[in-house]
Amino acid sequence: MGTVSKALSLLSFFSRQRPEIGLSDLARLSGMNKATVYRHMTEMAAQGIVEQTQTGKSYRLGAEVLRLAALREAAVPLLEVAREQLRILSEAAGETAHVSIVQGSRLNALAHHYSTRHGTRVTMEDAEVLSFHGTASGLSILAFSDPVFRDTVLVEPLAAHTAHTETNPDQIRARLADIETTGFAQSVGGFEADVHSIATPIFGPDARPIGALAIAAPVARMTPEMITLCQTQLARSAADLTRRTGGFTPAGFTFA
Amino acid sequence: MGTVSKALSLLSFFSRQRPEIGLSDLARLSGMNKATVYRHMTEMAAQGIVEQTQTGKSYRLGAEVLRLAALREAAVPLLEVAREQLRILSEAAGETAHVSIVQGSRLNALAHHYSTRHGTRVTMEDAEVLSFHGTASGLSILAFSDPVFRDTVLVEPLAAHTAHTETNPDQIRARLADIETTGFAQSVGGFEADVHSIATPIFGPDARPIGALAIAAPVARMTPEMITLCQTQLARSAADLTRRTGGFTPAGFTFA
DNA sequence: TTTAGTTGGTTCATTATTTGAACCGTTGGT
DNA sequence: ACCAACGGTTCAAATAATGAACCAACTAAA
Repeated sequence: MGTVSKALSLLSFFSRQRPEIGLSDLARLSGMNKATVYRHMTEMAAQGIVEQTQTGKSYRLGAEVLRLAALREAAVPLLEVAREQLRILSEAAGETAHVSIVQGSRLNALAHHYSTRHGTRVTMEDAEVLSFHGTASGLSILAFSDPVFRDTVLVEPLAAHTAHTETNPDQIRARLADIETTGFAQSVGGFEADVHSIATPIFGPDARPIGALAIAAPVARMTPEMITLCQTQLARSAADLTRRTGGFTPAGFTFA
Repeated sequence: MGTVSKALSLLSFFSRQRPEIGLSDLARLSGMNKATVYRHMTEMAAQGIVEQTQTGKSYRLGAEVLRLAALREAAVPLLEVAREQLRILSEAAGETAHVSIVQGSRLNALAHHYSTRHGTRVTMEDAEVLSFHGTASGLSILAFSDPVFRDTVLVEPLAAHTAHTETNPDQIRARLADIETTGFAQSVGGFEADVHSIATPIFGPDARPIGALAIAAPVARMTPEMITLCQTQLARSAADLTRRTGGFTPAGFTFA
């Protein structure tokens, strides 16, 4: 491991629980010599990656990381990463995969990817407005959203997109606890007839859901084995997408 | 300059205009040996700070910086608070509001918020490099910076972004005293033609300017009443932002 | 007030790592 | 087929990193 890696690895000791770390603590945590840690931190401070609090002398992340993050976002929009996962998902499942994000109090489909495995497939329109109560994506997001947001969304009357749409808020709330523990939501014909969808949320920097990844298949093709496959793939993709866009999973939850 | 600084300084060559850089380009830009650059980038890539595009082999900023930025925000919620103020500012003024921060000897735009009041508006790009002498934000910061910093920035030749850019250091210095007493800087077409900006600095823990809040409008819409409104709003927002991020105004100065 | 144990920061001889010219193997244009 | 440029690799020589010991300042307890 080179010097640069060692220095940068010091950054990994900063966390939400420990946003500021003193020199001696950092030396202990990393197992490095105090003098070494001091020089590494001094150099990184000179580049703005870290900075020292003026009161104590402990270190914390610097403002330069904000500039770098803005640049990263400009270079790699969330969509690019999402599309990569959608391709993987649709090819693994042989079905349609799509990603949606929460914008205000609406859920918007953002991108999708089809599989060529079957002659029939679930079709999608990008930028389509989805409902929270009728889609697997929406439910997966609601399950991890704070109660206030749930209340603003689950107000009657809820639109009945199909004959199978659940429109009773209490019934819906009852399902959310289970979704929150497994991480997966399902919708069988709740938004479009004959479509069975499985979804899992993507989390933002504040560990709250910013969107969802989903796989949608005709009801007949969504067998128990298929459901298991979809969940495995979705968990992997959502974990990767969450991580690569700077997000965190909520405390006590990890993608299966 | 230590190895870590050299490696990290490579990051400064990434910009909005140049989000991806190849190995040879990076070596030329930095003046370092190609092998050295290669090893530095490889090490930073191992830490996720940079990554290689799968198609080409050029480098770009990695997802790890998003995590670091999220952590920085958790420790010092500058962006979160700033965005809130930007929303308030742009809605109050009906124009574009933006925030920039000083990093080393550069001024970087960090975030912005548009108003929907008018069909035309001043557009912004986050992570764009601004000039100190040509923008209201830059001038407001220079006015409160120490003379040494001013001297490093106000070295000729100063770029003429537009026909109205003031490029004479002495003329610029003459304006700073006034800006320091009022707390507001203005730029009429100094950076972008037809854009009138008003800015006021944000102060850090050491009572020195760390950035600036600004409102930018088309020249025709920046009436005297509008200027007064902007100044009132900017003062309130800058005071709030300074206070909530642990900063202090310099002795003898308070936001109007 | 003394003591003992912290803290962040510094020194310098020893040591290990970084460095760069030259070298691959590929690629893309002519 | 040629040439130039690319990303990546090598190895002796040069340079920078390292860590034990050492400050000075601070805190808490005796």
